Amino acid sequence: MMIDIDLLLACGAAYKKVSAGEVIFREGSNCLFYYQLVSGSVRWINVDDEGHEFIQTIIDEGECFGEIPLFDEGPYAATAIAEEDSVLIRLHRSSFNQLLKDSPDIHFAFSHLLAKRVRFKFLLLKALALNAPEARIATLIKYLKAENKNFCPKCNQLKLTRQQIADMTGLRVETVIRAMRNMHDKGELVIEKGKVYC
Amino acid sequence: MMIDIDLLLACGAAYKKVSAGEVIFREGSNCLFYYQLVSGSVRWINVDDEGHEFIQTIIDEGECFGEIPLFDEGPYAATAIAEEDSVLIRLHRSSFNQLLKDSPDIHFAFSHLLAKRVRFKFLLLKALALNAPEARIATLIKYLKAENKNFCPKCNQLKLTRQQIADMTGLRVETVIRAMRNMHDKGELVIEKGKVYC
DNA sequence: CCTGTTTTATGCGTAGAATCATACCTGAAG
DNA sequence: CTTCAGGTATGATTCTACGCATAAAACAGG
Repeated sequence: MMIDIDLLLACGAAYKKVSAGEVIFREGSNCLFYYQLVSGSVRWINVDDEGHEFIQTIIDEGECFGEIPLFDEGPYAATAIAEEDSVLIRLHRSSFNQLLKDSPDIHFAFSHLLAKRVRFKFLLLKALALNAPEARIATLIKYLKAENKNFCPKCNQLKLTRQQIADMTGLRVETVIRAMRNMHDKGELVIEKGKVYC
Repeated sequence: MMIDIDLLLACGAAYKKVSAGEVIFREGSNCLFYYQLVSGSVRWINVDDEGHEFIQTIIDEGECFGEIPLFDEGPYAATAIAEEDSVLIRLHRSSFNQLLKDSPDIHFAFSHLLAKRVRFKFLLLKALALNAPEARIATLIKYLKAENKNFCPKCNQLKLTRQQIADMTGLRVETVIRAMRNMHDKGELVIEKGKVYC
């Protein structure tokens, strides 16, 4: 989901560059902007007291993010951090709201997006609550592949480290590494020189 | 979130009675109606091969449910089962769509609702991925209390069995019972004759 | 008040994920 | 080619939630 950049600029949006590791917004803080990722990548995480991360999602080029508070008036539910040097475009929330009011089509596109977000969370919650490590990982990979997210369709390669997969499934790196080796041995995916193909 | 019943009826909605245990719609099936719960309660679940349930949410009187596919055109992400004898009101999806188009206010109310759904899922996923049993349960209870969901504000009593809490947090009954006894001993909640007050 | 059913309670052995330690690839930079 | 860092691999040990068994409350119905 992405709004046309020219339209955004016409509404008063501005580009913003962020460097790898920079925090774009923090869990619990107020939402001031609508954000869209022009280039780079952003990870959207929760952190606990021991420093363990849960990655809600990793945002690729051309996706918007942090849109929930724009619709329900709450604070951010997670922290957005640039994974690599990235370029964002951002629009003040009041302008975004006006845009929604003026354009029912855009509003419907966002309802669609929100519904998809809920759907993905349903899927992952089900997997975390009911499934053992291998099945959790399989669920995540299947979803990412279907959505072409964090995935290269040309070379069929998953663009995530074991650590990132662990942080998206509530597991530890070692567990993910072992589980995925198993899946490789069972022919459920291919690991070659550490890279994952599926 | 609930649409005015007179308005729904004017759009062609109809009442429907269901008995306890009856399936209203099933995971994976197509969405034909918008549903609203008039009386009773409905649980919205995923089931795995071994028969273990994950309860995505328990719907109380006056809430709508199963709205995701109406917005993203996908199949149902979970199965809805009547917990007790209940009365629903349902509206054909085409009429619902028309209603959204005709009434931007209602459309905005649903965007708000969808955003809240995503927010709750964020919260729970974070808890399932990062937290031990007690903290998971605490997160769930805190949320339910704040939303007055499955909770009696008059007597401060949680209206869920340990089994239901287990099925909402990806734990086993015994684990939940033990964890909640602990929380009681630590003064984090009160258990009296098996009932939970917080 | 008795009876049966549902829910809560508690003990105990076990499976398996977390944790810690260590070593090995792999690709990028000099 | 060598060095180095980030990622992957693997063994050993700990820890705790699970799974099963059994019992005791709590409650509804007759």
